[in-house]
Amino acid sequence: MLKIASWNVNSLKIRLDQVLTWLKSSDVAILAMQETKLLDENFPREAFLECGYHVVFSGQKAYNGVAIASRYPITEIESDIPGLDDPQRRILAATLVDLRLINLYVPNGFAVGSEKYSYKLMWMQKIKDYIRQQLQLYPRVAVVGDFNVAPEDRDVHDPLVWEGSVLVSPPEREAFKELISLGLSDSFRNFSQEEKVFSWWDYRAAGFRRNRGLRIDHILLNEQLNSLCRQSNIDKSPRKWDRPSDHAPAWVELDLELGGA
DNA sequence: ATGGTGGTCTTACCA
Repeated sequence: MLKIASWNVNSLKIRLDQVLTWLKSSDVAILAMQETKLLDENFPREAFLECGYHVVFSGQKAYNGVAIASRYPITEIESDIPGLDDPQRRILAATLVDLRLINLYVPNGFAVGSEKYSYKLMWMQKIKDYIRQQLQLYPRVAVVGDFNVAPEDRDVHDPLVWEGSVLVSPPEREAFKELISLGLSDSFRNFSQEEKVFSWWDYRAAGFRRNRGLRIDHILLNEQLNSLCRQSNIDKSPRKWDRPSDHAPAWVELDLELGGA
């Protein structure tokens, strides 16, 4: 079994110990991280290596930043895509043996109608072209990350409160659906799930304690990987720790051995 | 109770 996870860590500098602790306890072979908020020269490469993980990263000062930790060798690393000349470090694609992993930190969008919202929608269109191309190039593709979109009302603690807001607005949901339409599945929905399972809770107003969350972190699998997916869920336990990220890790278990027969 | 918190080399911005 191969376990893959995605976690918006909201500063790897602050969260490094939590990430390593979680990796040791979770048996995750491949972890995609978002919001590392680190320059590449400051990335804690040695700490991951000491835990048995290769690591690649694309970071910037203060904001954004993505990384992949993997027990398998990492090749074919891409952090920029055609048609998107963007200084914001939000994309990191890599090959783990014979699995193509695309790690995304989709823009938040701030508020419907804002400049950042337009940027988000434009960004999602560009990534769609890239994913279409990657699905043609690679037989096994996983697209994971913080999508900053709750796909359906059941992914929202109170759909009425959130109606029309950024993260749930119809154009964002449509853009998400278009990614799915390329030939991906939202692995979480492969399985019957408990109600009100979320991946992000606002730090403010005791959002986590009251389970006022959204499911905005996703693991999308192409057909071949989806047919091998045996479990998909969100581990909310790290959200209970002291000084947590505002996101919890999403994970999948695949009936697959990389490089195996 | 009509706002809250948390991260980043700030005096504001981002989420």
